[in-house]
Amino acid sequence: MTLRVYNTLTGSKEEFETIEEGKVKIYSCGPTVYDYFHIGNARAFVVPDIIKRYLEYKGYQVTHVLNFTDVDDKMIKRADEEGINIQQLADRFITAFFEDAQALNLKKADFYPQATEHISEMIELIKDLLTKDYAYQSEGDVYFRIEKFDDYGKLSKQKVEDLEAGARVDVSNKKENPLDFTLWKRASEEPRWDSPWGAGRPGWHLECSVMSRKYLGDRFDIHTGGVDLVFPHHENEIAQSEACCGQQVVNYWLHNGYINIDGEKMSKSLGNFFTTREILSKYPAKVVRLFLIAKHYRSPINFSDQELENTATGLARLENAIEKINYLVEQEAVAGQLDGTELKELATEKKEKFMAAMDDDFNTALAIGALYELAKEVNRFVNSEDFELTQSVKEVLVEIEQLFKELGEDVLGIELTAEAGKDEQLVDSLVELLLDVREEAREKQEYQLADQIRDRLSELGVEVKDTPQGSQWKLS
RNA sequence: GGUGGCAUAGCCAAGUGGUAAGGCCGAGGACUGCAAAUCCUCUAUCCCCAGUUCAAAUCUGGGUGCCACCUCCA
Repeated sequence: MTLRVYNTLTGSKEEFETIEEGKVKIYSCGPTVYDYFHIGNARAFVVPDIIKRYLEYKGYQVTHVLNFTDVDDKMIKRADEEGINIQQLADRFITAFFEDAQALNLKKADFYPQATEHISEMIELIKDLLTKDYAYQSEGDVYFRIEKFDDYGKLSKQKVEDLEAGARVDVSNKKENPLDFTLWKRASEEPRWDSPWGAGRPGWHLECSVMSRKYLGDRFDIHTGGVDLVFPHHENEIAQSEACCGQQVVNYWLHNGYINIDGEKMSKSLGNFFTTREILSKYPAKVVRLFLIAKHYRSPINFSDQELENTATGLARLENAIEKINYLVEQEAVAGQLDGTELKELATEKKEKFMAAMDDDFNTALAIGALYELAKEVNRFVNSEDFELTQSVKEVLVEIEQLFKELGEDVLGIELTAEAGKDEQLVDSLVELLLDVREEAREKQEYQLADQIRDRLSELGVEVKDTPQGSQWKLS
């Protein structure tokens, strides 16, 4: 199966081909580190994480860059309010970013460049653009001359004339064209850096052009970000990079949809947002993650507690099936005739469905459906009348356990298997002991005692389930 | 005004030509000493109108409604 991805640049799904065989280079627009990131931002980090995981699963060697914007108006304003400098502000929220990212089970990127560490490279790029006449100076500022760049608007599918018509009135007459955007902005106060055009700050769009080139090269495969970045951010990034390099820089532009609240975009400016850490304090991280990938990445997701609750219930169903497998796999096989071939074929079928779904523009919603179907087949099989844990069946269950691990945990990043810690060994033994006693009571039909044991274990957070294969338990 | 997108059961959500995956909730049943878990069954003429086709949720045209971008925003 070949992977197909929807490319914003062409407006269609295309077969995915790498620039360099077996390698994929990805650049993701990261956060402006002036605050904790909200659940909508989280989606923009989880989406490339899934893409990266799936590509790695398919055998590609992935290089991933995620940047931190640490200088812009929001940073300066916030730092002023806090009475600290932007460096301190950035440090604080970059630390917070990594805490939340780890909770969300985001794999580490290979590089986390910061804008302020690349000022000199940005200045070099501006010089180059000036030399090539794609930029001009105006009263200490430097602007990009969009009219000079013929392809301007190709990403957002907008005509320059239409954009001009819709452009907000620009009071300053510094620009030749209201759509020209800032490459260098004169600044009399800190933060500011020296440049051939006087002290100032870089324009926002510049950092991504500079840092993607520095860490990924003149051309790379995938660029991700939220749809709101299509225009102007990515449009301008293309203009800068391509004006400078004279060739197409990014092959595939992938944009994720928003998280909405009551049908409206979640955003800091509207004030209708929840920070990721707020959400993580209320729901297990894997539930949050599953919620974020339960819908196709380009569609909007409406955020609600109800949906998070539903997701949690659904996840428990998947986990129950896997716990059952984990339990069975640890039991001794019995002699018998039951053959696992049929179950194995079903598992293979579901895996193929999963892969086909992911190959179709990372259709996680459909892929998750395949996982649920597999769980159902397993439940059906192990709960059937003639079920017996023969060696053949056990082998297939081990394979299915592995499959859930690969697809659910490695690709989707959702922890599905209960992992026993070292200090839980004693707990294990003690609970097993009590369950042995309870089993004896049950055999003697002393149900009152049996129930008492179960109830009191329940009070202690140990849930007991009686199944035809024996009593199972887990910590609730 | 320009541009892009969306409209599928009570809710969430897949599905680009051959009479609708999956999840949540609900009803009934099976299993069970009781629970829990699980399984089975039931619940959709796919926003409206017209057209193309042997055949349309899926293509075309026209409506209606909603969202987003054009200003910082994932």
